[in-house]
Amino acid sequence: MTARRGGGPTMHDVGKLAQVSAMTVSRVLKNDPGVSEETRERVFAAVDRLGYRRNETARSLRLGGSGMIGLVVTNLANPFYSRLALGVQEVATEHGFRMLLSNSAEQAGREPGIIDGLIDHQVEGLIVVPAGSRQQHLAAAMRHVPVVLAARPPAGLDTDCVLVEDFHGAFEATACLLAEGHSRIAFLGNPPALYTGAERLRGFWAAHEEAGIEPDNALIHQGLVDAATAERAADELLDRPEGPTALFCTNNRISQGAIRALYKRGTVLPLAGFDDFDLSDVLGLPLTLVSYDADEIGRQAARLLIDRLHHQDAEPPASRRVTVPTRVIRHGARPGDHPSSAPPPGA
Amino acid sequence: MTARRGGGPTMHDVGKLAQVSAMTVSRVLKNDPGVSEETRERVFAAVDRLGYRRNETARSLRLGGSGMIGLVVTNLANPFYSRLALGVQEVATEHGFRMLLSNSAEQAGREPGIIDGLIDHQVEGLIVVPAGSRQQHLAAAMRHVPVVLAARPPAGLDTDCVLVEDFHGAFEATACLLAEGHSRIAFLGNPPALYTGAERLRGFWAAHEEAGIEPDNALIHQGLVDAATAERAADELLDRPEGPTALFCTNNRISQGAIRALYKRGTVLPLAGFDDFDLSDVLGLPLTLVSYDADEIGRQAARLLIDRLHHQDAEPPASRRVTVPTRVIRHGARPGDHPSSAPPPGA
DNA sequence: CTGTTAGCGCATTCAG
DNA sequence: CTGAATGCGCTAACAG
Repeated sequence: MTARRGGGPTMHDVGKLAQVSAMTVSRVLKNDPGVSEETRERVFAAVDRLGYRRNETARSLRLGGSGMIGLVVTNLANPFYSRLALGVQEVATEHGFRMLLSNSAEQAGREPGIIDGLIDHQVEGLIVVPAGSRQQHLAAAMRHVPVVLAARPPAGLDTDCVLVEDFHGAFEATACLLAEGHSRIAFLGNPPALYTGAERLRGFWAAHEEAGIEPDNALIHQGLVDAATAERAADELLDRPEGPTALFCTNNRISQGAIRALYKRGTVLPLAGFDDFDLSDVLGLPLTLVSYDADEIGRQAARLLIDRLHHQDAEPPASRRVTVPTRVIRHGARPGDHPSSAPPPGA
Repeated sequence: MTARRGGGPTMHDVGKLAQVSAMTVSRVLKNDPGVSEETRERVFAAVDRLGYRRNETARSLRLGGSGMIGLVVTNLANPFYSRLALGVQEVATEHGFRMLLSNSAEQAGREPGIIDGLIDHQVEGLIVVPAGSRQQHLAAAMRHVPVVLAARPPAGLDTDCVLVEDFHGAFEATACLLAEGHSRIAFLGNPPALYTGAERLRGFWAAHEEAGIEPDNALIHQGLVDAATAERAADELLDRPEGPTALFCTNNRISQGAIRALYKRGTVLPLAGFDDFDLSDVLGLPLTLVSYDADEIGRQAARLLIDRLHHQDAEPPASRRVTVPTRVIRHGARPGDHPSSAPPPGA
């Protein structure tokens, strides 16, 4: 019963049934005004009867544009990237584009192949969260279609990107802890080869300088890639005699690993970190989280890309850099042992 | 510098440069053995020099298969669905298919249009998590391509599906609470029009019958759609003088809403629910969670679909129903006020 | 081992 | 208002 490869009805079939040429069918489906109401109805009737659907593949070939944009993220299971994807899809849909999504699974080596595949499928543009720090394959991709980077800036590439206020967010959150009198704050960070890692460390450091406090290098632990490695790093730091009095984590997974380490040993320590996450408000921990709208990163990236797609004939404008703002969210510690009844303080 | 619509080099261009016909280029790129090593190298050189990429759109048109399958989920921001999507992509990639992903945003009304669009783009098959209970549009889609349902069963449709052990999981988790002596367990459920909602209530109810306990209808609250509505429902239940002594929640978002309600009033109540979630182990609440591998749902669905794609010529086999197993995870309450040092009990 | 012919389904261009 | 011819980029099928 199901149609087979190359088996569905074509415009010719519809035309035959409606007693017109394929050309007229094409016009009707395109809402071309130059068709009589009468034939128009006959065509629609035939379309319905056959369950005809226009072949967008053939249409793309003829028109020279697929109507698709590609999105490459590093980890769709991370809510950050799934929100970003939703933002991209929202704007893409508004502008009549479909989104072709691929996940690089944080393996930088897979990214070039993924991108080549998307280009082969005639995406008209790409939004990429680069998995690694080498970007020559992106330069190659730009020979075919416009590329917009998300969450990480171009390195040796001239193209648009959408970033979070990494430095500023890290600065602010760290400053909160420092203002409360903490001077031994541990830094749990992702690999510094990643832009976000480096930039957030810079903010952490700058906040210390501004407060006239020298960060202790022994408390800085970079290169963490997931909650498990973060948990081990936090374990190690917390076991020291001269341990930290507060923690700073550069992303949601690292925060979660650190929280698990704290929970295991029954320690309550103020924790600051990038990315808000589900249930952060009910952990009963003093949290200072740098929050931002991940959907908005996707929306902005899609807007930059589609804008370029609409002005492809013109001289390409200078590359743009858009920044999505952060704001600090604070959650209080659980008031008592079993909290009595008061909601946690803080905004 | 970037290539424009219909602007990239074609096989003819490559052929001209390599001094062969387009046909030979096609053969080289397809790894056809019948080409001399010499010309093969010339062709590859020309490909490199031009940055040539084969046009998969044209190829699809000619070959009659796009190499794409469509996935429609209801809410990509829910980790359940993003994991499912990763599972689909994993298997799809193994078999040389790409995944075209769309999000229906839980709006059943958008689903038909989304599916039509995917069919227009020549997906060879569809995996759908139906947003609503009406499925005629899926019957229409099946006229074009095979359709596999995920997480929800077909209603009046003859097709494959992959389900979770909804009944069994709900039964087991409820039985745990009952075995601990709870007889007033509140049920916080999604709309019963959804299969999962109905089935999980059935499991909840059956566990009560098995234990010889009559569930209190006043404690059953269905129709919850997100964490916020669940929180309000839990608020209402917990404020009653004759409130529940434990809660059962039918999915992760409802659990999170209920947990927030508990936290607000400083109440510690055993909570059972479907779906494990991040940090469930560090909340210090007695949790009984029905966990399962969401990726596996996606993998199985993709396998069923691709299996059908590979046997399209043959008589279509009877529709299959695959079930993904659940297991119950238990987390203990936080030992003391500030936990001293013992990790929480439970597996 | 390589080239020529023809056509996948559609839409632009030009005739009527 | 409608139709016929032509070609988008690619590849089976058939020459040579």
